[in-house]
Amino acid sequence: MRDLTDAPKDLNAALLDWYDVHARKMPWRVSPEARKAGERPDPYRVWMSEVMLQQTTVAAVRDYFHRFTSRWPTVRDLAAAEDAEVMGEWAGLGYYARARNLLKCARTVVADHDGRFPADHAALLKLPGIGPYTAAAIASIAFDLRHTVLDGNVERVMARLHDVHAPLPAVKPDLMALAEILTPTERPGDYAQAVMDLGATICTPKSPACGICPWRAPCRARARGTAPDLPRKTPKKAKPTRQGIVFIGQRTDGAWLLETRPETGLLGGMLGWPGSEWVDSGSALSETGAPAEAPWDALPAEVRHTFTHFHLILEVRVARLDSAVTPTRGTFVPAQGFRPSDLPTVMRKAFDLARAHF
DNA sequence: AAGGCGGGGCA
DNA sequence: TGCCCAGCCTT
Repeated sequence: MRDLTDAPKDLNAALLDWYDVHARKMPWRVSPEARKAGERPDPYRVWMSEVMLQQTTVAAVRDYFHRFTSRWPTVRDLAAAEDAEVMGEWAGLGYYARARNLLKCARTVVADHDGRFPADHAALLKLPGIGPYTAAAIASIAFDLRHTVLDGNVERVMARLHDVHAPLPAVKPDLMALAEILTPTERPGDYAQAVMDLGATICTPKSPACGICPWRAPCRARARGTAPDLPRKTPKKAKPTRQGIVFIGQRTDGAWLLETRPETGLLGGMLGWPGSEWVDSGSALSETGAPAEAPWDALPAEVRHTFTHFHLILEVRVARLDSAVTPTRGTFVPAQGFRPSDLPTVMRKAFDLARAHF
C-alpha cells in the first residue's frame, strides 16, 4: 500500500509551483523577483509580523505592522522606545502580553545578540514571546533553515490531507509529525509560507476550495468528503458573564483621570479607566473603585464586551472633577496628551459612550 | 495538562 | 447574539 508519506517530493513540488504563482502579497515579504535573486526578508520584520499574526488575522495586522515599522525601523529603535509608547501603539490589537514581550525581546536581542536575531531555532526559542511556532517561522522564512511551522492553518491542512479525525489539541503531535515529513530541504522558507497560504486561501475552515487546490489529488479528506468537518476539536466550555463599573473623570482643565493597569493579568500594562472589581453576574455589584470624591453620574447605557474567556457588562459613571481634587488612584493625563486610540478596545468603548456627556 | 489572555468577522 | 479563528506563558 503506497502511503502519502512515501511521496513528499511530488507534494511539495506541486505546492511550491502553486505558491510561485499565488503567493499572497504581504508587507513583510520580499517580491518573488527579489527572492529569486537570493534576497532574504529582514528578520526584524519577519519577527514583528509573526508576533502580530499570533491568533490574529492578516487584515487586522496590516496597519499595525506599517505603523510599528515606520516608527521603529530597526530592532535597536524599538529597544530604545518607552514602554508606554509601544503599549499605546499596540492598543486594539489584543493579547497585550505580546506587546510586553515584543519590547523585552527587542531589548534582549540588542543586549545579548548585538542587535541581530540569531539564525538558530533553539536560540530564537529562548527569546520572550517566541514559542515553537514563531521560532520555526523565523528560522525558515528569514534564514531558510529547515524547520516546520505548525499553526492553525497547517494543522487544518494536515488533518485534511491525511483525513485525521482525532480531535485537537490532543492530536497536535501527530499532525506535527506529518508536517515534518513534508518539509523539504530546498526552499523550506517558501514552503512554510506556501502551506500557510494554502490554509488561509484554499483550505479554509469553512467551504474549502478543493476544486482549485494543488493537493486535491492526494487529499484523503477530499476523497471522503470529510474536509469541511476537519480538524475536529474538543468542545470548549461556555463563557461566564461578569460585571463592573468604570469611572471616567475629566478635570476642569480638560485632563482625564486614567491609570496604567498592572503589568500582569488582563489588559496588563495598558492604559484604562479606574473602576470596581469585575464580579460574576448574579453576585452583588461592588460599588467601590471610584478614583476621587465627586458627584458621579451614571450613564443610561452600558458597555458590552467579550474577552477570551468571559463576557463583560460595564456600567459607566462620569464626573467633572474640581481642579483642587486629589485622586485616590490614577493620574491626570492632559487633554492634548490623551489619544483614545491608546486604549484597549473595552476602555475605548466606555470612552465613546462617555464623551457625549462632556 | 490546563487555563489565562483580545478582537474582528461571520451566519 | 453566538460561534469561528493565524500561540505563548504561567501554574
